[in-house]
Amino acid sequence: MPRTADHDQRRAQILGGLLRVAARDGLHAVTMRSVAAEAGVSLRLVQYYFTNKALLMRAALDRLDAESRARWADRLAALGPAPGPRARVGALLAEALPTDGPSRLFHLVWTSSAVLALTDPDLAAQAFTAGPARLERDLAAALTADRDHLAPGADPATEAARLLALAHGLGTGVLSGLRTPASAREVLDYHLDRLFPGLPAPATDAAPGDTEATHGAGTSAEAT
Amino acid sequence: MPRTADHDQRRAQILGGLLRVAARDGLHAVTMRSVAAEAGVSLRLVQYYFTNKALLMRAALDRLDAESRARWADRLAALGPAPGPRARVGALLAEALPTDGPSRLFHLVWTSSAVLALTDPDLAAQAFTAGPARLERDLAAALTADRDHLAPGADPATEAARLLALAHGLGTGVLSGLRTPASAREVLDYHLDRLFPGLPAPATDAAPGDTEATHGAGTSAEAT
DNA sequence: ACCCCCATGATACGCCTGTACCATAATGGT
DNA sequence: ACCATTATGGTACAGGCGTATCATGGGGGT
Repeated sequence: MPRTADHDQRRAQILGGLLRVAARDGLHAVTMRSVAAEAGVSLRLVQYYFTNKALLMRAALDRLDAESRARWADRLAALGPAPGPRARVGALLAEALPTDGPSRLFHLVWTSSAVLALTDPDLAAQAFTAGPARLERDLAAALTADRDHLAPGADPATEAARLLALAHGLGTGVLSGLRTPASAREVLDYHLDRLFPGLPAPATDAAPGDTEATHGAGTSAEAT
Repeated sequence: MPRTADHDQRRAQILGGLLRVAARDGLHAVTMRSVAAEAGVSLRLVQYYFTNKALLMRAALDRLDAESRARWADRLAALGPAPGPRARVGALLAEALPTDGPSRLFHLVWTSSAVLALTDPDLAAQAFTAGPARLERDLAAALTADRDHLAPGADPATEAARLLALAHGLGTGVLSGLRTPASAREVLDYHLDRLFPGLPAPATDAAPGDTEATHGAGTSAEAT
């Protein structure tokens, strides 16, 4: 095989361009040409490495999903061994808030795609509803396991639904600039205070990089 | 003036076409030509009555906003004189749930536009954040007035934020088919039960037309 | 009865989109 | 050393988009 290039690196470079365009100009501005220009490659290369636009978008969403899962795992690992129920639930939901650059990018692109999927049938094949549904089931199971720490009369399944709806609502509030990441976290802690009475909020729980919500936030871009 | 046509009716007809296209195929499928075809008029007429696409979209959003406010006012009026605090808050938030056809249409188009406005600067001039911000302030004020009915230790401002975030999260859950309108209403009632302890849910509060969530719901279409 | 102007039709223009096609340097296996 | 194959560039094509332009029928004010 002659002149063999690093396909993974090339693909990452192109996807980085895509995400930068999406973050800056919105998902509708993501075209083959704009991605190529932003990534510093020719249009032909985007075709070569991703065949067509649908596959390109799918790869981008897959990458975002993987990054998000990784951040979530990091957050859980950072809790140390045997974290309390509230800390675990808090870590889970903190990832649902677009607090820093990469997270904001993820939520922007993901939300845009989910909205498109509402009417686009083949995009809907993506896990836009399966993912959240599974998350809600898992959360309900976790709450059921910890039910003796919950407020009296609380129903784990409904509490799981309430938590996820709240987190999502807060997330879009932050995304639209209606709410700062800090205030969203406050509301979330307020909610957890009432869900887990007697369990205080962990001390320095806040992640770094909480800034005033601004448009056109930082890009994550590089490397897989 | 020769051959004078009813501009208002023509504009309503065209906007009806736009909303039908948006509901069926998504906001990205709304073009001058598709709207004209759906409304049964020529492309030129859409130009004639709305000048350009930006103004057309603005008119559509204005109409949706007006319709939504009207439904909200109806819901409040249907409560009869001197409604309890919980009934009033419930009526306010019920409108945030896409339960029937027109409401679903509104939320679909509104959410799509709001997501576009995240990166499109001149669309952002629309009241996508001003509206919700005012709503939250009003709700906070109402809760402050009714603070003696609230759960002990509740903070009205935070409760207002929590309510709206929850309602929005539930709304998008319904929109995406993740949740049925009925289950969203249940979660909302569950929340209100805890916010207003001792105040029961009003009897036949449910609006007509609660159906299983499906894609491509009914259109509202006609009349201003 | 005239005529101006509102309301509408048809069509053209330039741009951007995704995709397809043709060419060609460079290089690893033989 | 050759040659087939990978990786890349350039460009063409058909279609859809928003917008602009030209044409014209038909009914009210005078």
